[in-house]
Amino acid sequence: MSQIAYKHPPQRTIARLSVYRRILAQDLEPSVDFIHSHQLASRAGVSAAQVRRDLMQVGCLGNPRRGYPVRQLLDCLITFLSGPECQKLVLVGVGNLGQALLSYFMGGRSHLSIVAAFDADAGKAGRVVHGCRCHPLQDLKKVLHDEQAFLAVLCIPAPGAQAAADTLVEAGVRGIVNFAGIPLSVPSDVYVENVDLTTSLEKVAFFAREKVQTASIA
Amino acid sequence: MSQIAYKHPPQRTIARLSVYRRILAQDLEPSVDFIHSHQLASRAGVSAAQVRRDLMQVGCLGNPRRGYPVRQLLDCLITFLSGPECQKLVLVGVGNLGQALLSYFMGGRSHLSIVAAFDADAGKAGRVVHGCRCHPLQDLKKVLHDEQAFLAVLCIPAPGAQAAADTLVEAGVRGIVNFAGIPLSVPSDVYVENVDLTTSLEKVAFFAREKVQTASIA
DNA sequence: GCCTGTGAAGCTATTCACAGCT
DNA sequence: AGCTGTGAATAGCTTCACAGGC
Repeated sequence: MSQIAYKHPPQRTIARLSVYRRILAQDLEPSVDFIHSHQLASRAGVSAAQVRRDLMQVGCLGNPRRGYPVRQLLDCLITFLSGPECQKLVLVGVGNLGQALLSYFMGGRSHLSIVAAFDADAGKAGRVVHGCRCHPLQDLKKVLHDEQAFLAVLCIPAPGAQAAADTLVEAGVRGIVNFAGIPLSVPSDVYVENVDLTTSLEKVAFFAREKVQTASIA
Repeated sequence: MSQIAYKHPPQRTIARLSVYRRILAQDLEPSVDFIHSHQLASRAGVSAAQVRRDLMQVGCLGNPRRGYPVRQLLDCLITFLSGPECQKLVLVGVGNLGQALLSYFMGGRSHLSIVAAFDADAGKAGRVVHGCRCHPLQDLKKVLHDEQAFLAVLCIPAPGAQAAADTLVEAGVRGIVNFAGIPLSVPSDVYVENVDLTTSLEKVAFFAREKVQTASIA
């Protein structure tokens, strides 16, 4: 037990902070120096109270008259979310989805950058996809070590996912975005974020139907 | 206010039910007739109590000695999640991500099926991508009506997303999976499921760093 | 007057724990 | 003995509401 109980930030808060950051960085005219919680809220699609509560976590204070200083808030968010240095990622599985993710993430983003891709198919090794070099899976440990990358995006089909995750963990990876659609078993000090595309579709199918029903009840 | 307060199922529960369904349908040897909550739990990466609580929602009862009847449970889940009939979807935005999603979803899935794709780029109209016909955006309303499709997957870049959503809503869509990375403004009777790839990456970047820190504190 | 920061209340979701069944 | 179904307790997250500042 530590002296001062460390209160880690809610998952949802981190997700929203990521949205706020993008709004501040991209959607805002450069002439805007200050922004109010309700302005940020309406752009992010959440409540003003939620924005203020979330920003408490990052410790950047607003001014009751003018709101939050945009430039300073953005710096706080970047440091808070990604740390002072650029975080390096690797992508495992250069199939249809993997290639789409490469095209999606290879542009810009100074604080998060995909530095290498891997595929079990030896035919893909050596190719450069959307500006990212593709390596054979066997080189994973070596490349991760050389690049000092500790985060991975896993987008290979379910059957091979656990084995790939094991290799990643063994190579020192601390966090995985898992697109495989099955849960991964990893040590408790490795963070896994599951993105399940099938589930997203099924949720929409369910709640869209449900809305129609509840609308007719109410 | 309705006579009996309708208690709608938790979002998280629906997401997990979708996972249970896939486990039952795909990962299970056909010889297995009954399954216990703790078995399903370990395959899905959740607790046994969670599984039992979730299954209360669908109303399929288990037997204390043998567990849940697999075949019957699967039928309950399918009916509960997607309804008795196949749900049709359309996909808007046949870019890198859109094509990857088409290849991901065009195989099988009897209860959810993508019946058409749309793109603003007229050059893509008429092409067949991963077995799915691509139409110009202007035909959206017509095709949706002809196909009787009420669900959409939106994967076009942020700038055009809201306009596309408006068109979808006008064409009678009841649910949208939104990959655009910005919140959509839609009527309250339309359900939107946001899938934010950038946020997923940033969450991993954050919590992976945090785990390292908390590990050294504890 | 309108804003921020935040305790307190309210709501949602998960885990505990145990009665009842086989 | 070991499982299910479920009330009760707990944990996690969001909204309310208001004191304090500009």
